[in-house]
This record gives sequence, structure tokens and C-alpha cells, in this order.
Amino acid sequence: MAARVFAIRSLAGHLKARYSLDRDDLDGIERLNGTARSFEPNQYLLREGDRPKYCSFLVDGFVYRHKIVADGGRQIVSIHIPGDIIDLQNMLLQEADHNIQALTAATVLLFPHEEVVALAFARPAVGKAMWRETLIEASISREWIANVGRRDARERTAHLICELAMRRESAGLGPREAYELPMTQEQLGDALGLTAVHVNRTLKALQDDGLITRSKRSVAVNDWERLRAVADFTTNYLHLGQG
Amino acid sequence: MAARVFAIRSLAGHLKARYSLDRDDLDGIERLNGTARSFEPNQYLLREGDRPKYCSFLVDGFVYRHKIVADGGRQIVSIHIPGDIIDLQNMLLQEADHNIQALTAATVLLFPHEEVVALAFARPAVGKAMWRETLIEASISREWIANVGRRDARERTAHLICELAMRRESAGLGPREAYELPMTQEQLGDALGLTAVHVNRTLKALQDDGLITRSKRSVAVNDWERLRAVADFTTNYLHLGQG
DNA sequence: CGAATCGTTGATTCAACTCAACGCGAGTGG
DNA sequence: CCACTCGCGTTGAGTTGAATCAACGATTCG
Repeated sequence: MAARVFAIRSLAGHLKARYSLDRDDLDGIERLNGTARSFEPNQYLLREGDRPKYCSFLVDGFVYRHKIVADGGRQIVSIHIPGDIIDLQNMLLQEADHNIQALTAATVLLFPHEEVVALAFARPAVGKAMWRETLIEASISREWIANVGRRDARERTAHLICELAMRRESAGLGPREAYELPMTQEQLGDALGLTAVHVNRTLKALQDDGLITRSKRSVAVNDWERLRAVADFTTNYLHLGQG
Repeated sequence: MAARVFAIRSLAGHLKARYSLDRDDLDGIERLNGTARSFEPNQYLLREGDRPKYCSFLVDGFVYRHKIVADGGRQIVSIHIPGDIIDLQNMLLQEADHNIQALTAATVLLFPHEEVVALAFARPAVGKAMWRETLIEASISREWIANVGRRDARERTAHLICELAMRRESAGLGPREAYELPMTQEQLGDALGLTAVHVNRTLKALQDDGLITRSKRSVAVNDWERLRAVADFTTNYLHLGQG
């Protein structure tokens, strides 16, 4: 029943909001052969070992990428929100090194790799924008390494809540004070390197301390500044400024 | 006294070995205004918050990148060996989100960002090569998230040893069976999300099991296949194939 | 209504941390 | 040349944060 966040209209529209692109740049993007595709919750967009031919622009819904380790454990390595270009990471590589899976029902626009690469080099402003997007994603990965490697469960969980809040707000998807977070505690654990049980206790502790309110699949941040402080969260690694 | 691995000659030479570049591509690279610079062990190449103007090609020595968290803890987010282009990650971003520090004495070639970007779009083959290098680094970051998030100390430590062995071998720096690893146990801990004490015990256990031999600042892999299995290590995420 | 999935809670265990001490080799300076 | 320091590695004892195991509620859905 939860209201769906409004769909991001187009790749061109989204890039335009963050980068200075001229008419020809935008035309080039709009001329790409994008095909819409929908995925059910938990459906795979891509599996490790696949050789992807498309990169996808997430229009609606949540998607995440993950790796499986030897004992069957799973680590979520990124979470994507509408407006993210999901698969630039695989564009110049042959074989996917991770899985991409829909968290909720999701709609994406698929663009053929060759076309995207051709455009990137025909229109350098577009190329720089896309390259920059991949670098920001890499920066977020580095922050996740630090998060999982050097912060305890409380800090770590708070950090993820802050990050998603900020990224959503910055993408124009709504205020950071309250948002839909349609992840199970199991999935949160897989993102945070914790067990579902411990996520449960950690969320409860954050709630008892008045920092957040969690109901069903949404989070309300009751005290942003204190949560930020607990999380050791800063926005610098998100590189929100104009590219 | 340990023998220094031979220096990588040039950026052009290094890229040529991995990508098909034509004469003009290579000329373009060689015409870049690279200036050599040396760093002492522990010296900073870049600090979080800096606005870097150069990207650097690591000619000789080891370099690592790290982040500091609230309690002063440090997380190393990547380790670089000769042949790596260290700072492509910051090229299109304004402000560095992490620190870069020399592990050993190191020599780098500095190239101005604008020149590198200009070349990337003037010579798409070069641009693709560089972009791809950044994507591979991002892939390694994802593996590190999984390593720190979902593997125990033994697997984690073994994994790092395998990764560095493989990357060195692939860069033509010597066989994976034995190599210099000039990191203190403190630094290894910061890379693995462990304490120095626990790294010590973990290395000892790996050694007692006959998997590795560690002396001073070098590692010998006594049984690659068993170490690989312990580490849950595969090479797929390194994308070693021809770009 | 029953089944399945997800969240909650308690009891117990264990991997990794902390604290502390000591060893050792490489400089360094008297 | 020896004594000293300093950084790093090693080892032991005790603590703790998170995992594990297990059971039970709550909600959704066919």
C-alpha cells in the first residue's frame, strides 16, 4: 500500500539535472535505443559469470548487487535507487563478477553497451558524466569497506540509514527524514555484514534511543544530527556537488 | 636488503601490454607531461579533502589508500603495486574522499588531470583502457566488501595474500609463489578489518598449517591450491583477460 | 484457515578484541 | 663498542560484541 516514489522520467532528464549537457548531448542520449523492462521482487537482472550486453537505468524500484562466498554467505555490495545507472560497472568488462537482483518490483531501461560506449566518446560531456557516475559508485564502495571493516553494528546500521536517506533526497525522491526501506532484516544483515538477529537488536536499540522509528518497511529519522553523529556519516564520499 | 622489483618502464608500455592501442594512441600517451616524483615510506600522496590535479602512475614501490573512522580506526581500502594508475578514481571528482599514502619508498609519474581527460576523449582506445582500469578497481573494492563483511579472519587473510600474489604475477612483477609484502601486521589488520594481534595469530595459523611461510616482510605460498581453497579465491573479479 | 515469511526475544557460544607483558633486531648516540 | 630506544612481532589471560540455536509472535497471502 505504501506509495510508490514517483518514477524518474528518463536518463537524459536525470543526467541533465547533475551535469551541464548541451542540446546535442541530450539528443544523443534520447536517441539511444532504450527498451523498458520490468522485474519482479527477487528476480535476477544479471548473474555472476554472465556476459551482459546492456546497461540499465533504474526507473523505479530498488535493486541490489551481491556476491556469494564459499560457505553460502551473501554480501550485498551496493543498493540502487531510481536514477542510478546500474550496470555501467560491467560495461567494459567481459564477465560479471557479481549478481544483480531486484529488491522490489523494478522497472529499468536497457541500453546496448556499444551504443552507450559510442555515445560516451562521441559526446565527451556525456562520457564524463557516465564515467563520473562510475567513480562515485566506486567511492561508495570504499566507504562500505570502511563501514563493514571498522565500524560496529550500531554505527554501521546508522550509516546505511543515513546514506540511503541522503542519496534519496539528493536524487529528488523525497525528504531524508522518512522513507521507504523495503529491505528485510536478513537483507540488511547481508548489506551490513551482520546476521538478521543482530540487525533486529541493533535497530531496536537505535529506536529505543529515539534516533529512528522503524515500522514495517520504512524508516523515520527522528534526530538526524544525532544519527549522523552515531554513524560517523558525512556526505563527502557521495560527491553530491555538480559534476 | 630485499631486492627491489624491477621498475615498470612507462604508462604507455604498461597499457600496451593489456590493451590494443595503435601508434597514435601510444604517441598520445607518451606526449603527456609526466613528471616523476618520489615519496618516502608513510609519506602522503594525497589527503582526504584535497583537490587533486594529477593522476599518478605507480612506477615503483607500494602505495595504499585509506579512510579514518570516528574512533580513529583506520581502514585500508586498496593496495597498489607498480603498474597501477593510482588516481584515476579522483580524476572527475572534486574532492578526495580518502587518503593515499606510500607504503614503501615509491616513485610515481604525475599527469595533469586535464591532459589525461583530453587524451581519453581524443583517443577512445586510451579512454576505454583507462575507464576499464577504474572499473576493475571498483570490482576489487566490491570483493573487499565481501571479504571483510562475510569471511572470517583466516579466509580473509588468505584471500588478501592470494589477491596480491595474482595481481603481481599478472603485472609481470614476479611469480605468485613468493613475494615481498612490505606491510606490518598493523597495516595488514587495517586492510583486513582486524587487529594487529589477531593478524599475528592468523598468519601463524596459516603458517602452522603449511599454507604459507612468512619471514620478515615477504610471503611464500607453499600450497597455492590449498590456500586458494581456504581463501575462497577466484581470479574472475580481477578481470585479467585482455580488455 | 493454514502456510509461509518475517520479526522478536532469550540463552549460550565463540571469534575477535583488549590489555599487558616481553622479545628481538635495527638504528643511534655517548 | 655498548646501552638505549623504538618499532614491530609474539604470546597469554580475560572480556565482549556478534553469532548461533531455538522458540515463538505477527502479518500476509493463497
